[in-house]
Amino acid sequence: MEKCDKREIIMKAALEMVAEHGFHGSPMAMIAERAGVGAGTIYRYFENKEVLIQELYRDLEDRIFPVLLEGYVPERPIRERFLHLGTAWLRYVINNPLDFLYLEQFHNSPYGVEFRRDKILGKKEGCGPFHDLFNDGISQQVIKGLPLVILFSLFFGPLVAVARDHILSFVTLDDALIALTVEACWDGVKR
Amino acid sequence: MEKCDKREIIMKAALEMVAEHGFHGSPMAMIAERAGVGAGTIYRYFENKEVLIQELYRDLEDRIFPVLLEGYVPERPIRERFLHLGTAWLRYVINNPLDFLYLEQFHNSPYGVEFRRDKILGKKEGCGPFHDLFNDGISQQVIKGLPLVILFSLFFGPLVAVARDHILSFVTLDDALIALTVEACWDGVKR
DNA sequence: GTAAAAAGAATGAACGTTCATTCCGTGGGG
DNA sequence: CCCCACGGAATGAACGTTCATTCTTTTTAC
Repeated sequence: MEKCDKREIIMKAALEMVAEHGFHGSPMAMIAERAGVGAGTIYRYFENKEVLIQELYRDLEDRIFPVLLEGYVPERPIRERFLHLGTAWLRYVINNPLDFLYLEQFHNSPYGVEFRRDKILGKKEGCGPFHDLFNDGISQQVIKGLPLVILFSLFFGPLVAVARDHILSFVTLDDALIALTVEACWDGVKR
Repeated sequence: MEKCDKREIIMKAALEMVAEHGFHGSPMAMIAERAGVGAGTIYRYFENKEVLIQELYRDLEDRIFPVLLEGYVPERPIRERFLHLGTAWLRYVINNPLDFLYLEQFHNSPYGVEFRRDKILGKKEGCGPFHDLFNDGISQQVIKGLPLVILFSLFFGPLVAVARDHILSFVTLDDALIALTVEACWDGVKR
């Protein structure tokens, strides 16, 4: 039978549960119930809960990166590339709120911190386009000469925050507001 | 015997545990052990774990606000006030990393979300000075004419992010870097 | 082609562990 | 002698995980 089918159903159920209730509010029994499978079935596809959580994250990254790079032209000016990536990211998470909420849960967990530590210190190069973009900007002197990590925070800190506010209905972001917000982020990093 | 003394010891232990291991990594038994009291003793001072968590948060807010307002002059120019509050906030959380980590845990929990919803929609006016500052800035046309919530995110989103990076040792913020970062945040909100 | 047999998938009750909370015996101050 | 703050064992609920069993599909034998 379709092994992949059931595996994906479980992943979708887990994503929804975790996004809405957090890791600790998502018992395996409930994930199984939502997926319409037996509790034990999950363990045919995932070694344990931690593996399920990590695979879900990897899956999410693989889905998001291509979307961000759609229409991205590395030859264009720095500013334009920033606006493109910022806008694309904001659009994606607004249209896929469960993905965003899951990413937030992951990043604010011990797994997420360790993951980032590996990326930053181990030079895992996971965020390829961003890394290049910031470095280009620094060497061309069009963005501030600050450590990469800080530039990252200056640009994505606000984006994450407004995305959360939108998804929690504290504000409603339309196309105009998205554009203004991303431009404001650019103002923060540009020299 | 000193009731208040023991109460504070318990709160300190809980703060440390939660900051380091999160709510779900901080069983009451361990908090008790760290505080050097019996598990049951905690319940003489706090009705249950949730109450302990919430009181800890309130306590933290009461400690932070006065520090931010130290030397704050509402009559000074908008820009100067922004830099003052941003710098004071960043300094505080860097010098009190456990407080920061606790706040993060709280904000990323269901309690925290509900709390913010009350504040924003119910006009609880919790963040007095910030509220006034942003409104002054808008009416004086020195900051961007965006919704308050977005301005908040533009200014504090990066600050939270760099504070986390500093505390996790992904970057080391000295006085110079703090000043540059806060100014960059200002660049994001200023018109 | 069909029936029997083997293999593979799926199940959910049961297990051991961990947690928040309660309960009760103890000991020191009034 | 009494009171009550205290400690920590006891309690029961909830969790992740396991496993004996059932159901489904595939293979084999004739």
